[in-house]
Amino acid sequence: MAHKPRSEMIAETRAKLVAAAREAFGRVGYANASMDDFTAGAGLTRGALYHHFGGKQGLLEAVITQIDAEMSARLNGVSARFSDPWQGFVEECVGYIEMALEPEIQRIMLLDGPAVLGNPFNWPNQPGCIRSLTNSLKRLVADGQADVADPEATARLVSGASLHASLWIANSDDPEATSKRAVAAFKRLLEGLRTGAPSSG
Amino acid sequence: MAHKPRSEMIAETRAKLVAAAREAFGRVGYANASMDDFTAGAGLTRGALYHHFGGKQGLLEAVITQIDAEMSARLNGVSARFSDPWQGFVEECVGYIEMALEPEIQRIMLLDGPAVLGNPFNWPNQPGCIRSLTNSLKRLVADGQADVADPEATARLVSGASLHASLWIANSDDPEATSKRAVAAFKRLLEGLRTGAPSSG
DNA sequence: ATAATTACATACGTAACGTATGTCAATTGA
DNA sequence: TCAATTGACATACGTTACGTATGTAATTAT
Repeated sequence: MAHKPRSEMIAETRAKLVAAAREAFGRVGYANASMDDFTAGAGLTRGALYHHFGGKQGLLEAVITQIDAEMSARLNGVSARFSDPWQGFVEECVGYIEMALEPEIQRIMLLDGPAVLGNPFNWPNQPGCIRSLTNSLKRLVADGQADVADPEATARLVSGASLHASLWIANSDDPEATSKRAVAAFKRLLEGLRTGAPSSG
Repeated sequence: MAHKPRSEMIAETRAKLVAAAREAFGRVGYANASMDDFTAGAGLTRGALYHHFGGKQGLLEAVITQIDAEMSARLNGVSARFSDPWQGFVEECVGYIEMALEPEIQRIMLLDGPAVLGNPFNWPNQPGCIRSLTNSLKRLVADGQADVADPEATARLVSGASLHASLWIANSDDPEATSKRAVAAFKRLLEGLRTGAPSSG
């Protein structure tokens, strides 16, 4: 049987480590994930980990980069499904909330990531999600549909509200009901950014 | 010299531990704070810590309870200084942002706290800040100044936006400038919740 | 006065991290 | 083609720091 090329083997090793770490971080949290354990689970040792990622933090960065890229892709997919730009924007935000309800994303991207790596906005690709929101907002402003002076700043606020909404929902006694409340309040909040804001109704 | 009463000594021990832990957690972060180190700094050992707080997490909870109470008090003070209810609400939110700029609050309440203890909304008194915002919103709704169907949900979103604004500001290259942008965008966001929302201007 | 509980300190075992080093394959250069 | 070097890991080691178990002196209860 022919051996695989060297570069491919290395890529596999890296991918295996990232996958194993992602699973462990998501399941038990960064602090409780033993490097010896999950590297062994991937058929490797800590030696490989230190070689490729420099340490536990480096692996976390790699995991976060991977997840963030997936989130960006999903968000772009959501907003693209709506012909009405405003509705696309709103659903993109709601999609943000829904994604953050997944335990893995919550644990890694919202809790451990910021605590270990510091501010999420400095992360490699977290800007991905922010940029997606920012671009959507810019388009709305250009179309005259949103009255926002600083789309990027607004996008960051909106993102913060979304993330915390997710934490609230996920930790509530009745996630279903809480989710409805959060999304409703969130839509109302966004409605206030609209040009002709028909706030009273 | 007369000895202090027993209960007072115990209270002092607890207070010393909380103070030492608060300083250490705020300075180097929860994970990097050695219990041996900061208990020794308080003239005690880990024995006292385990006796009073059950462990490292218990101490963190105590620290967070203390900080949260302080934050609540400060927030109440801010909103009370304004005669116009709407302005009071806005400034309360801005005060929230400004408090979260302090490194200790950011590190303990925004980063380590959620990562170690889980969702902040389950914390002992974090509801303090949320409740403060919720009450302000309810009053505005009652006065007909805000058009918000679910004050609590809205308060949580607003709080999330505030907290993330703080993280953004604190980690930006130019905190001064970023702060102005964030606060401006934040005020615009709140403006959208007003009854007669004069969004275009 | 003695028993029991409280408020700590001390001692111990262990898990986990980072580093330093070792090894073997693959690549490069002559 | 063969030696030298680099790269990709594994192994071994020392240290830190945590939790627990135990010890002890002072207080409280009986």
